[in-house]
Amino acid sequence: MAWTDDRVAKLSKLWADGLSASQIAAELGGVTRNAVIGKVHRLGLSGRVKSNTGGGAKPRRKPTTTARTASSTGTYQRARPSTGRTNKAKAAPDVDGEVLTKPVESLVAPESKKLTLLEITEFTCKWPHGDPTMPGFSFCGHKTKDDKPYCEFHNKLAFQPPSERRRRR
DNA sequence: CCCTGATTCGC
DNA sequence: GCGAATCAGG
Repeated sequence: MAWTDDRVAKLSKLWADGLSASQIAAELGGVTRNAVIGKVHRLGLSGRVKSNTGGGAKPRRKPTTTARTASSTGTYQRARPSTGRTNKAKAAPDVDGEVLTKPVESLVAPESKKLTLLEITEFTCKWPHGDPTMPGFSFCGHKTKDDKPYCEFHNKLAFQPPSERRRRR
């Protein structure tokens, strides 16, 4: 993806607007935040006095270039360490409309046995009832499901909503 | 661990 | 010129 005047203009605008590199990258599409930062530097508008969102500018230094120059076999392949989150370098048209309905099961909660902190064991559901700081606080107390900390019912409530990670706007 | 920008350097 | 890899800090 080439840096057309159009895209550069938008980049400049967004950057001046204080948006983070990743946000700009997502906005432009087809580029990674690295590309954005690289371009910003090349354009010479890196050192912004603007309030930095997160990381600020720090003294940089480079120890050895050996790490990235590892081409022992001759075929130097740039591999991304899986330690990083998946990159969305390939376009990202924000498509909305997906409405996932998560009724969280229409089950009825079982009556609580109201166990106190001293009464619970590895086999009793530890789903809390009430405010832990208040006197009357208790736990569900039903027998747990497998090695889970909760009973079958509360277990469903506990590990459920894989809410889609959304980029902050 | 998530994020941020900064830098280096092979292409 | 471009941007992935890497770094360094919050």
